[in-house]
Order: sequence, then structure tokens, then C-alpha cells
Amino acid sequence: MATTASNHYNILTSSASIVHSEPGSMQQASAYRDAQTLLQSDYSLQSNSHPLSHAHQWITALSHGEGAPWSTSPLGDQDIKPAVQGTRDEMHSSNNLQHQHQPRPAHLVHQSHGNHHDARAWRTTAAHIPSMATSNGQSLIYSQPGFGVNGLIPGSGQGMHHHNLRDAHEDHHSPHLSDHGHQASQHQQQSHHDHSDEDTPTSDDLEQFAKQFKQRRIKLGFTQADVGLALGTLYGNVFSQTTICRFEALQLSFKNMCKLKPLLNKWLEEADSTSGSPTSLDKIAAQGRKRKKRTSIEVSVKGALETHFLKCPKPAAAEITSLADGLQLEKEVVRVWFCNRRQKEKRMTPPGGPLPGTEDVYGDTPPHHGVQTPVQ
DNA sequence: ATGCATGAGTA
DNA sequence: ACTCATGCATA
Repeated sequence: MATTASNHYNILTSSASIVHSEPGSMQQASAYRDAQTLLQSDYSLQSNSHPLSHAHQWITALSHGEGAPWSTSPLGDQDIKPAVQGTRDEMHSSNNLQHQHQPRPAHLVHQSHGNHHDARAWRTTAAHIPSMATSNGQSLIYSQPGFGVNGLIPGSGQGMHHHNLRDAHEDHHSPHLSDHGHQASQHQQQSHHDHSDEDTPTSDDLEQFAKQFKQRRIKLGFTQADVGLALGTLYGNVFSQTTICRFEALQLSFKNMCKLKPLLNKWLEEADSTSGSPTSLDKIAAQGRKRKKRTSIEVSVKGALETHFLKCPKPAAAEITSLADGLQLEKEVVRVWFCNRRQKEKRMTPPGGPLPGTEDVYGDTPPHHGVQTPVQ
């Protein structure tokens, strides 16, 4: 095993620039951030080559037992996003990249499981009409006075103010799922397009937005990390470079994308209105937690795991144990691997391509995906 | 850009 | 023990 995975927990390794900041002085670590920043900018400017290309379709089909979180979770559905045909869109702050998605015929929702009413697929292959059109305006961005700068407040005591709004659900939206792919199943749409931002974007919307977002962000000279921090000063929610990156690459769940979009949208506005503000920021010092060192799994082992995943994406504890034993990995590592692998499947841009016959062989975890989306 | 990890919320 | 949102650390 090549994994450096010895049970070795260390505190803050790497970047020596980060020293322990004591409660009160959280202003260092800028060196670290800067380094990251530079690195990021570099990457960002390069073209991201991704073999991903296609339209996405997430058929969220949950597994039997655990399926159907939409009906119970406070946030309602997870990936079900019935194609909205409201022909309304937003996010045109200053671009002309929008497409117009016209009412698609109900995304052929074909759920097959008699018992589970979950599988719903909504493709977005739809024809993007290159004309902008967009009948109504949008401007669902509400700016609140108080923050002049786009989260890039120089030294404004932005030390600590992050109230978690972790559960910012988009609420509203009827959880009733009519699995029938009958067209005309159009309902539950906001009937007021005045300003409200309570519209559920379509996958296309998100895709377009993400694309534009990245574009603007780069033009404005911000790194993904910058944005993450800015969001913190704007909303109180700080996000990491990772999250911003995933947003841009559509590597988040649909629900997550929807949640982040408004925030990023607002930032974009602020950002380009204040395109010329000093950019001083600091990192919220939140260290001190021991984190297990990242285990690096050998490629061969990874292959084995992948194989098992295809056979059984949701192995039982016992199975995990034996698997771990066979691969000489910690059980926990294997368990987490599967969790992450499953989560990966649920992203907007699922991994792997059209795998031949490896779809629903396990009939439990319905396949959702089949194609991917072009990410830039 | 991504792999492995953490933790809150659930079932 | 899983899902989900999120991030540190790393390639």
C-alpha cells in the first residue's frame, strides 16, 4: 500500500506560512493565500480542457430504501427540476450568451420503478435557440445597502461574522411529483415575474450562468478564492476556492448549484460595478482542527474499487470490511471512498462517459447520467 | 482541478 | 451509516 495512510493526524501541515494565530490576531496567513491565489489565477487563465461535453441529465433515482428525499427533506427535492418552461431567465447582467429555452415537452420522465416514484429525468438537450429574446427582464438581484464593495472590504472589521445560513432553502416548490411525462404537466410556476428570485433555474440556466460567471470573474481579475472570500463578507458565508471551482465546472448537485447561484450572481454585480477597488482580504483563521492526512490510493487499488463500485455502489459494512481487508486499506477509507464516489455520480457533470452496460446492472441505484456537459 | 475527509442532518 | 455540502491538501 502506498497510502501514506498511517493513522497519522497532524495539525496543519504544509504551508509553513500559517502559524497558529491566536484568538484575536487573525491576520496572517495572507502569504499562504497569496500563493494560492497566484496559482489559481494561473490555472484559471488557462483553458480547462475537459472531455466533458454533452447535455446532462440527472435522473435522480435514488435507491429504493433511501430514495425519495424530496418528500421528506426540508429542502424538498434534490435534483428534480422539472423543466421550467416559463421562458424566463435571468443573469444577463451584461452579456449575450443566454439562450432561450423554450418549453420542452416535459422531459420524458420515465420512471420505471413501480414502487419508487423517484426517477425523473429531465434532459436539457433541448434546442437552445441562439437568439436572446428573454421576454421579460429579470433583475432579481437585490442589493442591500451596507456593502459598497463587493466583499473586498479593505480593512473593515470583517473579522468574524459568519452566521451560518446553512439551511437556506429555496423553499416553495411543491413537492408533488407527477411522474407522468405528459406534457402539459406544467404547473407550479411562479406567476409573478416582477423581481422575485424564486425561480428554479434549469440546468441550462445554471450552465450558462456558470460559464458567464467564470468569464466575468476572470476578466475582472479575481480568483476563485477571492470570490469565495468575498461571498463571506457579502453574505456571511465564506466559501473555498474548491467550491467556487466546482460551481464553475458544474460539479455540484443541482440543488447546491441553485443555492449558490444567487450569491454568485450578486457578487458578480457588485464586482463589476466596483471594478477597481483595492483588493485586500484576509483569511479567516479557522484552524486548529486535526485532519487526517489525505490517503492516496494507488491507481491499481483505485481501479479495484471502481470495479466494485460498478457491481455494488453501496456495499454493506461487512462487504466494505472485506474489501478493505483485501486491498489493505482502512475500512474507513474504503467507506469514505464509496461515499465520495456516489456523490460524484450525483453531480451535474457525472464522471465517466457512456459506460457500456454498467448502468443499472444493480438495479438499485438507477443510473442517472449518460452524457456529460461541456465545461468550457 | 480534484481526491480524500469532516460534520450536520436524516433515516 | 448514509447523504450532502463543503473544504484542506495535493497533483
